[in-house]
Amino acid sequence: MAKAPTVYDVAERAGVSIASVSRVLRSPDSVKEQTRERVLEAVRHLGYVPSANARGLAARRTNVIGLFFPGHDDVAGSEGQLVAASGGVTTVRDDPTTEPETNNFYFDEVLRGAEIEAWRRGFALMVAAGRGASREAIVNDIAGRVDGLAVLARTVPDELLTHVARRIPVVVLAATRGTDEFDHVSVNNAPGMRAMTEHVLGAGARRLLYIAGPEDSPDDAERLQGFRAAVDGVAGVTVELIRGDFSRARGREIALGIDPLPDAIVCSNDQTALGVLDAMGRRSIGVPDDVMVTGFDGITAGRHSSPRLTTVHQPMVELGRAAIQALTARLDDPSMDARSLVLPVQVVLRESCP
Amino acid sequence: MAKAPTVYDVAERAGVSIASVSRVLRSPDSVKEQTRERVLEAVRHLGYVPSANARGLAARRTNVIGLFFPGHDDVAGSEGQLVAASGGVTTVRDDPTTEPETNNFYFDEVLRGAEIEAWRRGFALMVAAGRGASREAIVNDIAGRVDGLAVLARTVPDELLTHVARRIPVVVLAATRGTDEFDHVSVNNAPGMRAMTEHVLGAGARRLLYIAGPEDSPDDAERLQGFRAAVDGVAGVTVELIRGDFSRARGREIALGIDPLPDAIVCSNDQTALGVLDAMGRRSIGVPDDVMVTGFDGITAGRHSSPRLTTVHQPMVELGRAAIQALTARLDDPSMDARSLVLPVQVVLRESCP
DNA sequence: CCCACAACTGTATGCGCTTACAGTTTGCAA
DNA sequence: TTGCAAACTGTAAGCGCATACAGTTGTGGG
Repeated sequence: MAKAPTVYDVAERAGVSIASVSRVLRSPDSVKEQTRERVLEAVRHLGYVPSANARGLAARRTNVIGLFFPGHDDVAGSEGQLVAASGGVTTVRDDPTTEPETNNFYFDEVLRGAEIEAWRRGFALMVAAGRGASREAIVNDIAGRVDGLAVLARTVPDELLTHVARRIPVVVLAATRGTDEFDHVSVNNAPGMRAMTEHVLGAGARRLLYIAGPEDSPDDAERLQGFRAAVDGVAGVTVELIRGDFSRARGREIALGIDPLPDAIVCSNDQTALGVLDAMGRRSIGVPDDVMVTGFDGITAGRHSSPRLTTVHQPMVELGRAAIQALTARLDDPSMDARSLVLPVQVVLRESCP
Repeated sequence: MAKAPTVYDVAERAGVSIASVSRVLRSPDSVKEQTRERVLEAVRHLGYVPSANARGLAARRTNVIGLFFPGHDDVAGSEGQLVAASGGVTTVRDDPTTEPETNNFYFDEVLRGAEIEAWRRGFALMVAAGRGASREAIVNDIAGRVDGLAVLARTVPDELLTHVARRIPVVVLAATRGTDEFDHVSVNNAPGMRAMTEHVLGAGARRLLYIAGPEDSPDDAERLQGFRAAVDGVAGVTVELIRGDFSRARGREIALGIDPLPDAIVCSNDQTALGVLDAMGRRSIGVPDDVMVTGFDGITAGRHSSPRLTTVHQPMVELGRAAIQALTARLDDPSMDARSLVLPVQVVLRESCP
């Protein structure tokens, strides 16, 4: 890495001007074959890789899209420096009760979708996760690096977004549009939960427990609304609501303490529902015979639990893709009206509430 | 987004030179308080976000690190354009046998680790996944955008890496060092599998089935080597080897056809082992009583299977972090000798092979 | 009140590329 | 041959910022 070669080096070796080098790389057909060959030879010989910075500066676009989501704030143990010492094998017996939980499946999938769509459209993808206080700096930083930014709802104050949006288009994920000026992409939370709940009622459940997520989640709020719409006014239905935090551990904890048992436990996400299943297993309570359980999200783990989890599947990969599409659409036509795209969901019936 | 403001705009509004604007942003202390305030006011007022391209060009570094890994090549259904129509809820009954599998947990974790460490060290993270043929173009593209590149083993031809490495440092993940000049970060595959296998033997198993991964996986090769080291020369042990592909589906398929049953099935990754557990469940064969099952990776799903999966846990998040650390170390001192870091693994005993 | 020096600010240059425009070559009809 | 359009190539001007260096202002000592 003595000194990265530049267009000038390539041009010199190929005996052409830097404009020709640039042309060979950008629009090969506009250059005579013979010249092109000489340039490409020089590129290979010198190990030339064009600087995206210079390119971006000259072309006034980076061809990068940013994705910002709430982060694993500061992960335990992430402080340390890794020792350089190599190898080692230890053995532990894993007690089911010790459980460092990571439940970012949701973001992983969104990210996957975004990654796919971004590259398909010729954009690179930059990811950033929100660390509490430094969030503002990070968002600003990333905003300077990209042509467009997709942000997960509620992770960034509107004021910051507005600031950033003066420079690049911003699309907000997983929140329906309020009064802001951004494009939005979300899923059909309320109708999905409503349909799920109606299925539960249809299966004969009358005494329902609803385990909600954190109060500041707009997704959760919409799901709760859908749940209420389903139960409201239905004769003979009683409802209890407990607030969880979307985690498996909390779901389990709540379910371990439930007494008497309701007919059905409707959870506002899958992780919570899986925790409930764990608890029922431990309490030797039959699902769905003694109590039905449902989730929301459609994470892979729900297909492999026992019993398998009935849930509302939301298209997470599609969500990521849609975000990129919304962004590129706006880049193509900045004057477009702000749009709000709501993706369909699917009630998936499995054994936990057949 | 009429026209993004630049340093010049900010300087003009604040009544200072562009150098002062730059200073306020880069080293605030070198500017008189009063001036600083004026500049910051202008920044806020104009919605100024500095261009990372210009900054990178001038400073000769991007402060971005790239992560390249094998991709979900072309995902089914990813061709379509999303309809702009909103909403919708459908219901399906999910048959356990239909199963679109996504098993990138591994990469998700590595990515998480890399993301954390990169931002901690003041770098942004750019991710790219390998699409078959366009791989070369993608790697070249991303190489022009970053200060350093982490690449998952075997996903990129050495020749390409060498080309790229002339411009920026490259670290290869999950493969021990061969004769190349790159830094490497990997995990202790062979000793880990050896220890796992010895545990299996210690539990009394004598007829073993080993389900390997794809032939081109260096990780898999090392694990197999560890397995062989453990069984070699142990009296009375018989071994059969079947090659899988690291997928859950393939693991299940293989396990459904096994007859007669061995004492233990040692799998070279968790997904495969989970597939084996699925199959045993369906065949009503008791695990670990009738057959023991072990995996390798330590993915979350293994903690929630039934029975819970005994496995060798590899520190995937740490792997990602270590990659970034290796990269930044080399950026700090490019003349350093190529290093190879091997991370420790942990045999985790759970019910599938206690 | 002057001067040396510190603290601060401005000027000017270049980072590596794209691209409008001007200049040169080529092919071919006249 | 000559002339001219088409095809190609070169020249030069930025893109928005960082920073070396020069210039300006402010401070305290003499």
